[in-house]
Amino acid sequence: ENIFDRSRMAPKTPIKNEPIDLSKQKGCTPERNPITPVKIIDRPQPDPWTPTANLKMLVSAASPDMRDREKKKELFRPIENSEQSDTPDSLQYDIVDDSTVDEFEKQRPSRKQKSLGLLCQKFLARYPNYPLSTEKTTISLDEVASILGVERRRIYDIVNVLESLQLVSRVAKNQYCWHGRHNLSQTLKMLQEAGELQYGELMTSQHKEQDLEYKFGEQKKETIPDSQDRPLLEFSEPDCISASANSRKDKSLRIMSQKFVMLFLVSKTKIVTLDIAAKILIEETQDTVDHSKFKTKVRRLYDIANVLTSLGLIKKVHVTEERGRKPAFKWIGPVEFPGKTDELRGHSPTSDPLPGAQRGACAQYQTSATGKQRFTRHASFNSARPCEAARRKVSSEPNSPRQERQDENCSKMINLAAVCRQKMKEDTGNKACDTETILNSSKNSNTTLPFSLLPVPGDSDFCVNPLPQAVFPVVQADVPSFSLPLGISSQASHPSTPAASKTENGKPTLVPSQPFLCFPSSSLFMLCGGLQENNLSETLPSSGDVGNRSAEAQAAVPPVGCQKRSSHKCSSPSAPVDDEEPAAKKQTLEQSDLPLSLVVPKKPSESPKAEPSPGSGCSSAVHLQTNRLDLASLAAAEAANKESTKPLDCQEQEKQSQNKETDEHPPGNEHISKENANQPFQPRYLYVQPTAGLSSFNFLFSANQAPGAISLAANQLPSLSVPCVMVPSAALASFPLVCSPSFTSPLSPVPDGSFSAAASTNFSMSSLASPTPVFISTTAVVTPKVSPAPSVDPQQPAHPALHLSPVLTRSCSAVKLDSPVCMGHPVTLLKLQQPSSAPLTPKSIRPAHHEAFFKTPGSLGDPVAWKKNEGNQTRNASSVQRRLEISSTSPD
DNA sequence: CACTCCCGCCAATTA
DNA sequence: TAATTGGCGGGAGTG
Repeated sequence: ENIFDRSRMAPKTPIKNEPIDLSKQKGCTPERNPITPVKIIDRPQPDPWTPTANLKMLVSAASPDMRDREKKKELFRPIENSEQSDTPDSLQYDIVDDSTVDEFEKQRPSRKQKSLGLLCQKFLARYPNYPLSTEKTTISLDEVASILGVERRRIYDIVNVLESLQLVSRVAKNQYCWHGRHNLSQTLKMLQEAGELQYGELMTSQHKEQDLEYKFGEQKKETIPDSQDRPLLEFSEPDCISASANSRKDKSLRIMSQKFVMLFLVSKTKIVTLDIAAKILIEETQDTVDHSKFKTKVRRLYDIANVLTSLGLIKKVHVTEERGRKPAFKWIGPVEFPGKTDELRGHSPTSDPLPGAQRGACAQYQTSATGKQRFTRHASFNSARPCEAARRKVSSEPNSPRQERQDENCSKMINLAAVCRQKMKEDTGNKACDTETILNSSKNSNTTLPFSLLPVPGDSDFCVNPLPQAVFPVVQADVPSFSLPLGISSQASHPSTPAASKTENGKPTLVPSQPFLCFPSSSLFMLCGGLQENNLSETLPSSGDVGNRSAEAQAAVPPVGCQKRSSHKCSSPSAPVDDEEPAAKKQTLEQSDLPLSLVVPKKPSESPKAEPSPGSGCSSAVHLQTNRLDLASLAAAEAANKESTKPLDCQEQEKQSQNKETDEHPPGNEHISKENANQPFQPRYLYVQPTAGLSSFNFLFSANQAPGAISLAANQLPSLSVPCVMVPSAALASFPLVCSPSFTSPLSPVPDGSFSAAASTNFSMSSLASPTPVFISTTAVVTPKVSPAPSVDPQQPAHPALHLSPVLTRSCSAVKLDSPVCMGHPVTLLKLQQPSSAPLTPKSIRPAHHEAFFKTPGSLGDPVAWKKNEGNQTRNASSVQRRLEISSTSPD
């Protein structure tokens, strides 16, 4: 067959074929005759090995083979095969190798090898994430297709999605221009804004308003929505801007991709189930309509999801609902986007965001270059879409055009949004319910913010429950946010945070949402406490300084090690130090924290500082955090929402890192634990060790920081977000995470004077600030008692914060402090273990139950128990490092 | 059997 | 008209 194909292909694009072959071969040998046959022959030769080999060869002879081989080569080369390449002689070897490779993989060349996701990774590997602006790399579809050994059709699938995110733009006929991720954040920002307008706002508002219950009722509506969406999407700024605009129809893939992304950005939970997405995207059809249509949509979504997954923007998860588990995807990309805000926010925080963003985007785009082409393309096309016009106008006219567009879009979007929400709600609601049920609903119900605390106090166990919920809910999520209560409850449940809080005792800071930093490249992520959630805030007086703190934290976090790894990444961003803009907030964004979720952030605390760590290496990371922070701050109000989201985040995190340990290190551990109230500032970190899956990552969460430290009650704190940092383990080893608290201060001046001051102080004394090392550890280990379950319970300090990410909670089962992590100071670490990352949710959930969560000792109630734990732990470790192991977590 | 999603036909567009 | 794009859905692979 293969042969046949070739023949076929040849006619069409002989050139292509040859090139391909060449390229492939090329690797091996510079050149041979372009003729493929020879090559083929060569390859076959290797066959001798085994009968099967022969078969393989034959089969492979055809293009498919080539593909595989190349793929393999690429994949492996760097690692294993590097040597191969080059010489002609090598060819044979290569072949051989390939064959060997084949054995490995090839045997199952299965689809996985050919998957779009894999293909996309290869594709992406060819281009730098952050290409120099000066250079523009052009992508030749034919070339790429040949090199990757796939049909061009596949490349279109990838490119279309990338184009929707503006990672590439079409320049000409077979040519695309690679932009890399420089504009990704802006693009996402725009999408988010657009999404918010359309879906988001509605969603949020609705969500909030509606309770879970409502959800149910409303679910139906979903279907109703109108169809227009698509167009909407298109319009979505990005598209417009980008040029995606479509020409023909609507290029559904592009549009769908954008819409899909928007859903994530708008979703509090950051989790979107396939069916919901499909429904929303189907627009009109909605419900019933063709089942076939739905199926087709789903297929497309998988295509898109595969690409987005390769980009590291989403990951697959499963949401468990009443009916059963549903496939879903969680957004793991950046939530906030730094730059953008300025303009937007500046104008009017909420109202205008989009416009601003769009503008910005537009500007950028234009600048970026490609614009022309795009335009050309679009232009023809656009007619239909307002977008272009809007765009154009935008440049000239600030608002009106946009608005128009927006309006239109909005309406559409709204519909969609409504639908989505409904769906989501339903889902979430269900989920929530489910989860809750699972957990025990008992607590949930009311406790909204506070409750977080409530539960906590009670038992450590309860915490556990919550967690699970949280987790799930998260998944389900989105909805939750609306209903604060739910969210809260869920949040509360999240142990992780609580745990942190607990340890600290106080406080607080930890808990809240944290902003985190991501270091792209490497495995490191920093989380900064964001603090979004306000809920807690009540208790906490704090203000929000979170942002500052986060920033600081960010800086600090990435210590050297991090830097190293991330180094490349670092470069990109830049900057932002800035700010935290408090202003910005965007709702959704905060959620972005999700990723952090582990941490859970909820509250807004802010601590001024974050982390001590000196080196921060990556600016980029910083940026992220900052962004988040900003969000967080903004969010504060929204905390509730966030909460809901958080859970999700948690999940994600969990997934990502199954194991985690969190540490907190406050600068001075002690303080934290000890006094809770005190200053939240202290930076804390949670360190997550990499476990299985994540081996490479370490997470640090900063716990602290609540600026408000002063007043913050411990309890409140819990809610706070915790900043986290992920550091490569290696890095950790080398460093004491501990970070010093110190840094921060400079960075972020905290708004709040008081706490800032405090913070600063703390920094200086690292230890001071943090009271004691808090451990949040989960109970399990630590806890003396409660923990019966394997799962740990974290003790959560009572902090209501529970929200913490479910993940944590679950994972937390055993918490240990690791000394390594802590190194410097006594810090508390939480360790989460998770078995497998991926599957998290469902599975995790179970565990979660058992597991312990963190409790917040301090806040809640009883502290006694907590205290014990804490005391023990902390004391034990005295110095700090202790591990909490979650034995039980294992469920996973 | 359900979930994924690869594959490639073939229509819409473009050159 | 030929080539490029890309919608679409059959149906295979996987669990």
